[in-house]
Amino acid sequence: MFWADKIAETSQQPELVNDSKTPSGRVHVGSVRGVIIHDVMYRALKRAGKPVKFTYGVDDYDALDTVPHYLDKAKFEPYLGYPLCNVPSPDDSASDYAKYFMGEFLEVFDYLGVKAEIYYLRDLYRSGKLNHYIDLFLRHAQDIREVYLDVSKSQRANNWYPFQLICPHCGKIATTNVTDYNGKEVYYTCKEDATDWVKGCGSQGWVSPMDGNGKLPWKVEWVAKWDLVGVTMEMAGKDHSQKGGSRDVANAISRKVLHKKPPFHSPYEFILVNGTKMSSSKGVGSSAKDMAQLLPPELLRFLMLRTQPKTVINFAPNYDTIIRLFRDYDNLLNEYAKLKENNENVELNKTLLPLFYAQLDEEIKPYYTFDISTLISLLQVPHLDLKEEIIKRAEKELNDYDWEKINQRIAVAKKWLQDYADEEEKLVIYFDKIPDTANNLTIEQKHYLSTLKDILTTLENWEGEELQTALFTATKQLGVSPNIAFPAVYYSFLGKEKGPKAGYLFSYLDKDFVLKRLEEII
RNA sequence: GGGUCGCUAGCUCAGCGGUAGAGCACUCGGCUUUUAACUGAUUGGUCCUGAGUUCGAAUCUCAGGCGACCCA
Repeated sequence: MFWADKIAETSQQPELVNDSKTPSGRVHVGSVRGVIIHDVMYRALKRAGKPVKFTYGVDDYDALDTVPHYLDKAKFEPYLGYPLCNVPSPDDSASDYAKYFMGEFLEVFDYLGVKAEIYYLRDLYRSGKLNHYIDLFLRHAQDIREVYLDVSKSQRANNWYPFQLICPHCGKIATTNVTDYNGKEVYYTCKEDATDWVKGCGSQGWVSPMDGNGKLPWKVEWVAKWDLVGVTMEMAGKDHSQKGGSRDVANAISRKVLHKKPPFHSPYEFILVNGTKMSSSKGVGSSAKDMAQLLPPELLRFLMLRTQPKTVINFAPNYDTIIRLFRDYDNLLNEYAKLKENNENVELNKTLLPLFYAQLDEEIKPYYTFDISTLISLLQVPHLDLKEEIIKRAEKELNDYDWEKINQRIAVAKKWLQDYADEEEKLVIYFDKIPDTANNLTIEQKHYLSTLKDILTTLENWEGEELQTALFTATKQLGVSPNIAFPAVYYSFLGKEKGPKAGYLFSYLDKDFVLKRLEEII
């Protein structure tokens, strides 16, 4: 059974699936994994006929703790330590920093067909909805200190209170310390040496913690959020799921202070690029937006789904990985199409379920899966009529939907070639110099090229079919195996062992150039 | 130093208590021009190691190894 359906099967109550994200900068594709995992749980529960809701919280009361390298350091450095929703937006497309980056991410939600109910922590705080919890947790500060000590072995001072006030003087939330609570107000100090990345202003005094004046530390906030929103299921990345980690702490607080069972939880793994974790703060790797611009939505969903949550996904947008992703998808889609021919209601088995959940809606609509690697090849052949070539290669009549999907793939192939392909992965015709690889040709191969040149010189029409015939005529004349002859051609013009149909390749090139190159090599 | 997860065919992964699987790659064959296309078939595994539980372990337990990541 598919993992999400297994979870859905055990559900005994109306469920509320929740996930959240701190919009501290450009969101990397790894975060999409969490989104899709929660979305699929939601859909699995719905499919199983169980009552379920899906919410997504934006933790925009968290502090800006670093300026991402792609932003103007001078402009944003003064805002270090501010709640993200109080930091200005990088441009005027959004009202603030948090909305700007979350907006980018929400576009990806939309693109991927994720329909979660979005809420912002700033609204929960400012509207007073969390006041009750703020009071409760401040009054139970001792319990929370104990949990920190028991669960995560971290010692808090006796006058430490679980609250981060927005400093009424300097506006920073990362620098304040709360050391007392009288039931209405907290006593805060905005400490100069609070962190090593930003300094507080030194002010202190009694201030109300309510109505958005500050926030709960996020492990505590998590608990408040669960209870307020009514969360029953929330997964977390492996980083938060360690023993003694933030999730453990939050679970313990929920039990100890609220006397409530924490939501269902299971950790999920990261997405690694070339073996390293992508970090949104460092800005390495590919952002969710970049990936959404490269891959069609169902393929991006499929990338997250064909691997189980607890297995690391190694994804780098290189040739092999992209090709494999499409190929795996195509195999499943074609398997489904075959089954559907015999039976309109295909039973979705475990292999087909990742395909099902990869769709944006509840229907799998088969189409002609034109091979992406062929498209990448064809796009690199100069002067080629792509459409005509596709029609020639497709073994069936292509309908509008097929073409829609093929065009989508052409866009992927173009984008990939332009933005991601290494030089080695591209077809490069060596116009100006002879490829180094041509130096290693054997006598037999040179002999072949020589014969080929003679034949080509006398050729009347410089045209694909005829050139292809000429290439083979030469092999036959000499009794050379095509396995030896063709690489000689490719090495001489492309610097590679393989290439597009040699006859057609020649037909796109100038006759004199081809003859001259052959002459040079012999 | 502590912890979490993973380790199954060359590669990417599925199987998670009952005789080892898929896709791709490889090899061979077909499409009588076989060259980034298509297609058929065959190969291919001490399931990281060791011990334990069990009638039976890739699957459960423990220890070790390696890798990724997290916390100090």
